Amino acid sequence: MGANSRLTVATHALTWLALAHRRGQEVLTSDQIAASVNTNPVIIRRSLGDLRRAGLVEVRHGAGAGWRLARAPEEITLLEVLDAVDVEQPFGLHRTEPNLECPVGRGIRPALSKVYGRAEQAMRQELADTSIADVLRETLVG
Amino acid sequence: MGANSRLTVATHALTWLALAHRRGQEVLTSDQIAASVNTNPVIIRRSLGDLRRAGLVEVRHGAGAGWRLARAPEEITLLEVLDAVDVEQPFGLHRTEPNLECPVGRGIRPALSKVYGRAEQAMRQELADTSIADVLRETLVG
DNA sequence: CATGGATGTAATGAAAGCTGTTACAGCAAG
DNA sequence: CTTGCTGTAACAGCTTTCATTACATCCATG
Repeated sequence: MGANSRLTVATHALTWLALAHRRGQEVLTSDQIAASVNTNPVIIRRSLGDLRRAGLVEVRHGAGAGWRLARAPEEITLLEVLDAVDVEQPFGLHRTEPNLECPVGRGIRPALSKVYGRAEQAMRQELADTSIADVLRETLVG
Repeated sequence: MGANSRLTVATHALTWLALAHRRGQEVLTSDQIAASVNTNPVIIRRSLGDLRRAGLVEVRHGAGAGWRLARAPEEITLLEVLDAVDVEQPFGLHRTEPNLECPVGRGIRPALSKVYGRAEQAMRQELADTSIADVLRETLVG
């Protein structure tokens, strides 16, 4: 199926909310966001639901409903977004337990977990250093 | 489906080859490696085929056939293994093209590509700093 | 207080990828 | 030539992602 696009969809939504707010738009509906991302509004509502549970956006119900950022875009990092939308780790361990009678089969899973953990931590640090405001600036420049 | 286990399977095979060689085993067959990984020999042959095309292992055909490392385990990094087995990038961009009439839709893909590129590069650097010899040492300690 | 427009969420289906398995052709040492 | 292993294709089962439909719920507004 390929890598999933959840981080992309969520970041796109947040970036669009940040720009709309700057332009004086109080809130955006899932329909309006879906029109920019070019997907179904339900996909957007699911993504924003994750972000709401993580405290990154707020929702208003009833007439005049819609979404807005819960914080300034400078204070939302892509790492928070990643954790909110629950993207799987890039490297999977063995699908079935390796042969524990082999010294390699016995010890390799903890060994690989350490390496994978370091690699993922390095990746997370880069995302922690990037905010929605950074993405918006780069988006408008390009 | 979850993250795939190709890097794990390939690294396991290489680590087992490194240990076997240290013990005086000239080569290992895909059956022997499959017994340690606990999977089907075809999976191992597919993985080792990728590693062979990348120049990390050598294969011997005919009677007494089998596989061995093409280099010292200290000189095979997990980054080379990753590139050999073609693991997908962790973050996918939009599945369908975003709305180009929206300023965010127009500029966000290059912006995200930059961020994702930095994150992946940080991850790759960690893998580049880890060799099969490192994995073997850590495997036997644990 | 009724209403209309939006959210929240379940259910379903299509498409794609990973792993495992079987089958069989090709190769080379003895 | 025989034997044992590699190299690959083909296929099935499982899982995940995304899209879509449907519908209950919520609440500012008139």
